[in-house]
Amino acid sequence: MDVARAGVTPELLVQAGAELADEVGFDGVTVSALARRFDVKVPSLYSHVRNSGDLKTRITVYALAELADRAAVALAGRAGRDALIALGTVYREYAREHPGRYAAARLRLDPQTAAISAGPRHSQLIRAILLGYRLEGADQVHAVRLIGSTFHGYISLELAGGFDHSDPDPQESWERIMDALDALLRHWPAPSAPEVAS
Amino acid sequence: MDVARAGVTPELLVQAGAELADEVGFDGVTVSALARRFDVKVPSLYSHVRNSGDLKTRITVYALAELADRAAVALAGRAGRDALIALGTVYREYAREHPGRYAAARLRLDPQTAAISAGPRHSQLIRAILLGYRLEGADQVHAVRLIGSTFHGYISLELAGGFDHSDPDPQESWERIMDALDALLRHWPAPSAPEVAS
DNA sequence: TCCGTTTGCCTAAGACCTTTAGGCTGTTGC
DNA sequence: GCAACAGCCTAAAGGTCTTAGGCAAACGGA
Repeated sequence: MDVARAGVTPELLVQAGAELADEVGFDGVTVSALARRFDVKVPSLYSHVRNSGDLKTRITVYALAELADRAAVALAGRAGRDALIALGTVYREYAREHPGRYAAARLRLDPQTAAISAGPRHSQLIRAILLGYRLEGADQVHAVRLIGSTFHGYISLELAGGFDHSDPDPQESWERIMDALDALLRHWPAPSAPEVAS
Repeated sequence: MDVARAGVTPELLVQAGAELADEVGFDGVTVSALARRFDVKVPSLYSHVRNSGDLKTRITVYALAELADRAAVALAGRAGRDALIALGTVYREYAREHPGRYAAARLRLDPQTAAISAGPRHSQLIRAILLGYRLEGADQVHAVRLIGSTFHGYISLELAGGFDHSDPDPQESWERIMDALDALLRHWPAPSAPEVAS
């Protein structure tokens, strides 16, 4: 019989898995669905990928890197408010364009994989923005976490339809929230109740 | 044979499903696992629940209501900064105490169910807080969305282990972020570039 | 009290998905 | 040329979801 090899590689699998995730959701990324897409029997994929979790992890790593790449490009040559808005917009548009990959990027990684992944690059980029606001030292980490939380929270709620049933356009809120974050970073408040000197 | 009836009801199922979610994650809440827990064959549960999605939806509704109840109690008698911190803390502690239910609360509901659920009560509570900051009208919705995003984003990242590999205690960042939000709400900025009058 | 109806649980069975074991066949390298 | 390997296959077992159809206990009216 004409047994032409399908030519599956882990890279192709991850690529196709990312596309599949955007179409049917990250939960819909299944070894079986991917085998169908490559017109190959299911067990064949186990030569390229350890198991289903391994596949998903790879997609997560892929999405994190792709997103970090886009963010780095968007930040080049920008500072302060421009940089803040550029970064947020990259995240938000990536999530709209690639909802499955964005969901994949939220998968919890084991510590080793997380350390090797593009995860650290993301916080690095946020730190770079904060330099433009003269935020350094201890305050910096808190601000990084605030920005990350607000970006992720807004995008996550918007994607989950959380704003579908209230009036104003999400775009308008997004812009106002960027304004608010910018104002906050320009006047970052000191701790309200300084720790007591013992 | 001693066919003692197990006495399953939808309410008991949802209750047990919520506990199961906290133990094994919301994704681990499965009709099969629940049947095991009630010592009943799997198909028996289909008399009480339409299908797996129905079960999960009910758990989501349950968690949303439970969380809204706690929030309402915490907000009683508080205003301004106190109220803001109280609400955030309720969310954060609920997520730590009941990670599965918190995850359930993020499930996307169909519009009808969402409207009937406690979802609107949550935004109502945030709006109540904003009254203490004199935030009304158009600004209010944006502030509601900011608070919701930041709370959810921070809790979600913390729960996902996003802060495990950077130094300062998440509690400290949380307090500083509450400070920052409070400061922001006290001095809510006007739009940066007002819309052009055409 | 008796009997029909409803209710709660059961077995059987089909459709998917995951994963392991083991086999066959081109391709590659010595 | 031939051995080893790579890439794909079939077979098979185990888990989950869901529907169909059956049986017996509980309930409710005459």
